Amino acid sequence: MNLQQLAYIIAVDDYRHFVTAAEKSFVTQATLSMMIKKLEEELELTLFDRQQHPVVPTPAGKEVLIQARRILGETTNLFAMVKELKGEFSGEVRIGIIPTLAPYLLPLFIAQFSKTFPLLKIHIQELVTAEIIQQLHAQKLAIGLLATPLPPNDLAHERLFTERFFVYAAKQEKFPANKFVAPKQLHAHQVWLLEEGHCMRNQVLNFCSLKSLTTHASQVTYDAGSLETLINMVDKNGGLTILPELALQHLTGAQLKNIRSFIPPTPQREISLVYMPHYPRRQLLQELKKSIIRHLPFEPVKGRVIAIS
Amino acid sequence: MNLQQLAYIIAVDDYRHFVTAAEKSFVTQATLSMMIKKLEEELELTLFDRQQHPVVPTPAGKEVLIQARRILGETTNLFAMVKELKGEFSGEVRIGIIPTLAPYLLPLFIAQFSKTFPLLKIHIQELVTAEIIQQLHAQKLAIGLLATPLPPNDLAHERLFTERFFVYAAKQEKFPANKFVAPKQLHAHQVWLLEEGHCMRNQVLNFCSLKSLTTHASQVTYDAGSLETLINMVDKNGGLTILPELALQHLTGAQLKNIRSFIPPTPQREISLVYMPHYPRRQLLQELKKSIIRHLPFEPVKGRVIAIS
DNA sequence: ATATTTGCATAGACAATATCTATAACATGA
DNA sequence: TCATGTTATAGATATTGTCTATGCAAATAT
Repeated sequence: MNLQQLAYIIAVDDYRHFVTAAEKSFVTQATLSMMIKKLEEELELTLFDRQQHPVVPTPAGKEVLIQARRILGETTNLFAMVKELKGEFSGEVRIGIIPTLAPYLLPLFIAQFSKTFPLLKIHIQELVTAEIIQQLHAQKLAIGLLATPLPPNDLAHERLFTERFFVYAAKQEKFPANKFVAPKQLHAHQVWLLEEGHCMRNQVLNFCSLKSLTTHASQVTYDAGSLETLINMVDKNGGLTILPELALQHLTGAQLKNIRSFIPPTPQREISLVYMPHYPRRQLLQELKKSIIRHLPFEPVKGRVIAIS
Repeated sequence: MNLQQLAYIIAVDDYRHFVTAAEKSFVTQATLSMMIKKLEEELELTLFDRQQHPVVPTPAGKEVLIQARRILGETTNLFAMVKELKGEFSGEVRIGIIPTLAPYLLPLFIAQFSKTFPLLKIHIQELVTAEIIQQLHAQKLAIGLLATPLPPNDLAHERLFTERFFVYAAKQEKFPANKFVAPKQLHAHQVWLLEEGHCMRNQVLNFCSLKSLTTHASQVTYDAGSLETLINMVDKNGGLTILPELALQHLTGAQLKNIRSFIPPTPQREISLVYMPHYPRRQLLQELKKSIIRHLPFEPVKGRVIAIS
């Protein structure tokens, strides 16, 4: 068995067609057929049912393919790691980031970062925390950017920064501009929230002790998909919402007048970079970390973080 | 790069000597040297410092070796998996088992199990829960046998059985033979416990609400390394201890008279088989599971399990 | 200081194997 | 039955892995 043979069966699995798979592997169909046959002989196992059209992996073949992809994935990691050890950042990296962070954090560093590493193909995906964790385990993502602490798990993480939360309240809610807001004050107002699944929703519910919104001032509950939607809701319909520090950059001058600080201890969230413990591209992780921290509009203070529900 | 080259550098890393490594790889020193040189050229990276004696991996080489071992480990898994898909169980499997389970569970099935799979080299290690989890992650163990539920983690697990806990009390502690014991009664007695690190210690402390033993009847605290020691302590010095169901098999007729049941709901522990989610030798896991359950001296009732501290 | 030993590298021959071209075999549908 | 699409096979060729023999450098012994 060799790595090339594994690559061939994966190509056949991908294209379900020997001729196409051979083309994509830059060899003739004869070569690909022979090599696969050879592998099948070595394993004493038929990997593909060639009677069917398009060809399909046998049940045993499916299992072998899963493991084959795993092995080749690790070799890809090896090559990427080696290049990084020599200061050359190339290949592909898949990053997951939570939606309450993505629109504010990514623009800060991503252009510069990708310019610094022109050979690196960066694939970014906006996902909620649970999805990021799942994809990291499935090796479909290499890196996650999300709020910590997470419930105990076996992922490795590096703290990047903590950002404070702020109140964004419509004028009619009458929060004096020079006064700090206490989380408990919010009970009396319409608080617009993100939909379920966003970790920030739970964080806000938690530190505001807002268990059930409808029992309070809210006549309407609307679960928004993004913070931008929340801001618009406040602007057009009154009430208030909570924004993380990084979101403030994008507010207009008029909108900034709606921002109020919490009274200390200021609620805040910790943002970390997470990855599978064995992920070998350590240099890349460090470069990403450095780049993010360098481009923050505030100090990446490692403050105390409030508990998460 | 190919798998053979990875095997060669691992051999050199293991023996720190090209000639020995070549012998162990069943090739000449020339072949091994050339192949390693070739790999180094492909990676454009020196993997070993040949000036030093014995040879040592370069810092970059160390990283490569870690990943190389990972890749070859996954190929070993592939071959093992393939054999199992064909009903042939061979190769090696490393199993970790907690000390409060090992002496009672292993004898029940291990002889029969290894006879059923004569080509399988079974390596069993007695470790506490935390060590098993760590070794599973490091891929140094493939399978763990321990008490669940575990704190949330990313390991896969299959429940095997639940076993009840019993009180083993010296005659002078005066527990009537026909009466059930309430966990709270134990406060008034000397309870002998396992040393820290054993999950059963915490389970017992938990369901007996024994926070601090010394504040109660205990003049002596002695943290034992095994249940056998605890039994001996009770026999020689009085007091009592807690035993899991499987431990009862090894008691003498006289000792069995010291056993008392708890009043329902009977404290019990759940025993599971845990492994890394991607572990490909699923057949082996199933065979092990079947074998263990088949040889239990009681029904593997999937009862409710009490909370663990 | 010189010889000897130890340890890895290199050259050239040879063997194994991966790949190619050409063609056969097989199934499917017209 | 023939044409077409798809995979398998045969034989030639290129590539790669391995061997034997030897070189070279450093450490050790005489």
